[in-house]
Formats: sequence, C-alpha cells, structure tokens
Amino acid sequence: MSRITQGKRVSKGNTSVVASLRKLISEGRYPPGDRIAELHVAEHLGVSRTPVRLAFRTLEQEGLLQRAGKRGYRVREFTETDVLCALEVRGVLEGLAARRLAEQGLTEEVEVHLAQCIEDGRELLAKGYLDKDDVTRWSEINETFHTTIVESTGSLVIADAIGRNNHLPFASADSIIIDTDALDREYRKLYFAQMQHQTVFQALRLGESARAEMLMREHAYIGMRYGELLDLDPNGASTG
Amino acid sequence: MSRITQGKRVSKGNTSVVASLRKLISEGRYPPGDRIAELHVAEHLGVSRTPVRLAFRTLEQEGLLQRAGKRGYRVREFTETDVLCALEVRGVLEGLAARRLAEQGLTEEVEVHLAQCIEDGRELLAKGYLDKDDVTRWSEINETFHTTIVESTGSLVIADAIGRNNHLPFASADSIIIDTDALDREYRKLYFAQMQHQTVFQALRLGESARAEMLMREHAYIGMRYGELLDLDPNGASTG
DNA sequence: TTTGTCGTTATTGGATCCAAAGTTAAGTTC
DNA sequence: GAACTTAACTTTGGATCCAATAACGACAAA
Repeated sequence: MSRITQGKRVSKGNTSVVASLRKLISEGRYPPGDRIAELHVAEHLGVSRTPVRLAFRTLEQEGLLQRAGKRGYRVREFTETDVLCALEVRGVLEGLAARRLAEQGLTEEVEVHLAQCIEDGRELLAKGYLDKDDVTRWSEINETFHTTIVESTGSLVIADAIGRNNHLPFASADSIIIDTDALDREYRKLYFAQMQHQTVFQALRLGESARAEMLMREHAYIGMRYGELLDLDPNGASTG
Repeated sequence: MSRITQGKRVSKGNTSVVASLRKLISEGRYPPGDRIAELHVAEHLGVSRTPVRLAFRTLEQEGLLQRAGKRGYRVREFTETDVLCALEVRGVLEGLAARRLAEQGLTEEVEVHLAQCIEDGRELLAKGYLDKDDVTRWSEINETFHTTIVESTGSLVIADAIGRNNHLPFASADSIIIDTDALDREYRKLYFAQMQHQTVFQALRLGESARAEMLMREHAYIGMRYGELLDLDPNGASTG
C-alpha cells in the first residue's frame, strides 16, 4: 500500500470510531462472546489500528468489551439479569439526582424547562392516539426531561455516572412500529410515562425529596419493562 | 535517540501507565484544572506517546480527565459537592448490591466469607485500641467485605458501575497516623464501621432486603464523613 | 494604541513499523 | 498413533513518523 494516503482526514475521528463500533456491536455484527480483533475492525471501518485501539479502551471502560484473558478483547455478553441490574443502576442514580434536585430547589430556569417537557408531553398525547412520528417526538421530550434533571444537580458526577452506564443494550427497544395495535399499546405506555413525569415534577417543585427519589427510581426502572405490566386503557374502553 | 531501544518491554504496560497517571494526579503533580500534554507525561514516565494516549482515554472515561475544548485534556477539578455526590453514588450503588444480595439469598460460600470478615474485624478491635499496622489490616478487611457483597450479586453490572466510580479523590484519606490521639479516634471510627458491617450482615442473612439496602447505603456514604460526627467512646470514658 | 492578519510553534490524531508473546500447525520421535 | 518439539503465523503493545489544526505571537495597518 502506498504511503500517500497516510494523512487523509476523510476518515472519521476517534469518537466516530467508538460510535460506529458501538453500533456494529449492538447490531449483532461482532456478536457477544466473540473475540474482536483490532485489525479486522480497522479494515472494516477503513481506518488504521490506532483509533480502533483507542476506541477499544473506551468501550472496555464502558463495559461493552472485556479483556479476553491476557490477549485481546471480546464482546461482552449480557444476561437478562445484567439488563435488569443495569435498569436498577440507572434507577437508583436518577433517583439520587432527583432527590438532590428536590433538596436544593428548582431554579427558575430548570422549572421552566421541565414544565415545557410536561406541556409538550401533554400536547403530544392530547389527541388520544399516536401517529408514527410521535414516538420519535416523545423520545426527544423524554430525553430532555431526564437529562435536565440529571444535569441540574450542581455536580456532574451523577450525570457522568449515569452516562457511563448508558451503554447497555436496552436502547435497542426502539423498534419500528407499524400496525395500529402496537401504536395503541405504545400510546398507553407513553401515557403512563407522562403521568410519572408529572408526579416527579410535582415532587420536585414541592421539594418532596424522598418522594421525588422514589418516583424517579421507579420510573427509570420500569420504563423498559412496561411490556410485562397489565395494561388498561386510559381513555375508556376503546379497545375491545 | 537511537532506535535500538524501541522494543524494550522493560517499560511498564499500559495498565501501569494508567495507574501511574492516576497516582501522579492524586499526588498533585498535574494539578486539577491544568492542561495535561501527552508528550510531557510520556517523557515523565519514560514511555512513548501511544500508551499515554490509551491511558488518557481510560482516564477520561473514568472522569479523572476531561476534554479541554476541542484539543487536549485537562485534569478534572472536583468540588466539595462533587465529592459528596460521588459518595452518594457509591452509597446508592452499594445499597442496590446489598438489596439484590439479600433478595437472592446468601450462598453458603458468601455467608462464610462475610462471616470471616466480621470475625476478623471483631478480633482486630477486641483489644480495645489500635496499633499502627491495624489500620492497614482494617482496610483489607473492609475492602473484602464490600467487594464480596458487590461481586456476589449474580451480575457484574453493578460491580462495574461501582468500579467505574471509584476514581474520585476520596481514597487519599489514608494518611499516616502517628500520634496516639489520632489512633484513638481512628479506633472509634472503625468500631462504628464494624458495627455497621454487622448490621448489614444481619440484614443480609435474614433476607431483610430493604433494611440491607438502607444500611449499606448509609454505611458507604458516611464512611468518609465520620470526622464530621460527634464522637463518643465505645469503651467507656478513657479519653478525658 | 488597538486590531486584524499572517506565519510560526506546539500538540494532537492517524498510519506505519518493530518486537514480543500467543497460537496454530507441521514434523519428528517414541 | 500419540505426544512432544519447533517453526511459521497471528495479533497485540509500544515507538516513531507524518499531516492537520489549534494556540501563540509578531507584524502591519487603521
């Protein structure tokens, strides 16, 4: 291979390599348990080994990769228990953030921001059903709500801790929803989530720190496990 | 510089670079807030830039370093709030581990292991005062107790989460104790910690999961803040 | 004196090279 | 035919090289 191509910055930066690798892994290429070789990834992504090695360190720290003995890495396997634990971890950490926030009191800015999230959620769900794009829209609102709480606690330590635990494969639940039945079901799920947001917001405003923690913890934990719940219709019996 | 020395494996591996850097930072060389340059560290440690760059990624992920703008890293500054938050994070995570462990029940092996920690602690404190080496010995016992609980939960996710948050500068409290007064004080602190261990152990054995969580959370949190407490003498008034 | 522009320097990111250690496989001996 | 030895291959870790860019400073113009 000629050396002329050496400095081409067309290739993605290191952060992109991390993102690409994360995606490749979550997509099932590089399946869990398999060894993963620097050179292979490098060729696959069209970069040299160096950025891949850097990415490996990051992903190891994140927990997505783990050392295979003394030599190389392999993709980490996650059991069902692992996923539940990860949910609980997120639950307690976001609960902690909520408690601190309730204790220190909401600033004007944060309160407005959260109120906007609540209002946006209400609007989205007001019409009683979901269109396809609404799911994405909700994701944004939800993300904003959580991020705002987590990053308003006066210390980034908690936010970092949550960020470092956000790698687990439970974000992949964003499957594409087509049929009306699934959209109906999704509507009720989001309705529940919205109500939880509102209770959390209320507790935050009132400075009810213990309640805020408890509610947030449960909300963060249950979010991905809604499917296991018994499911009623919030708008009366429209599903017969 | 000649190229002959290139492959000398005498130099420490990457993991050692991470450890060395962590130490250098916690010792105050590379003070918080300062920019930290790859080349400088590399020369300081007598290695090339490559392992330093890898270490930087690891330490960034750990939170000890953070990107300075778009270019380079700087040593992260920790406020008092940050440290308190980190303690709380550890508290909720270890509390979570304790709850899960209580729920799933102790295996014979784990129970024996924990009982040994309790017994070792009792022995160490039985004579009513501390010798200098006893502090180190307690650290080992304490570490074993916590590690056992955290790593016995059936999933390494929680253990990882805790490990990833173990970087903050509150481990540096292991200052050298010389005078008798400080040893006395330390004794009472360890006495309190030992009692907390025993309550946690009791809750774990009895399967009292909520209690186990609460106790462990408080224990992990208060550990480093004992100095702020009012302090009585557990053995009667020997300090007058 | 201040500000804007241009050139230099410092430092990072990516690519490649070399050595060491592990891994596989072939070949030889009992 | 099984087991041990050894040689070739694979893959990783560290060092060095090159390109690009941000930081810095000098110089000129307003």
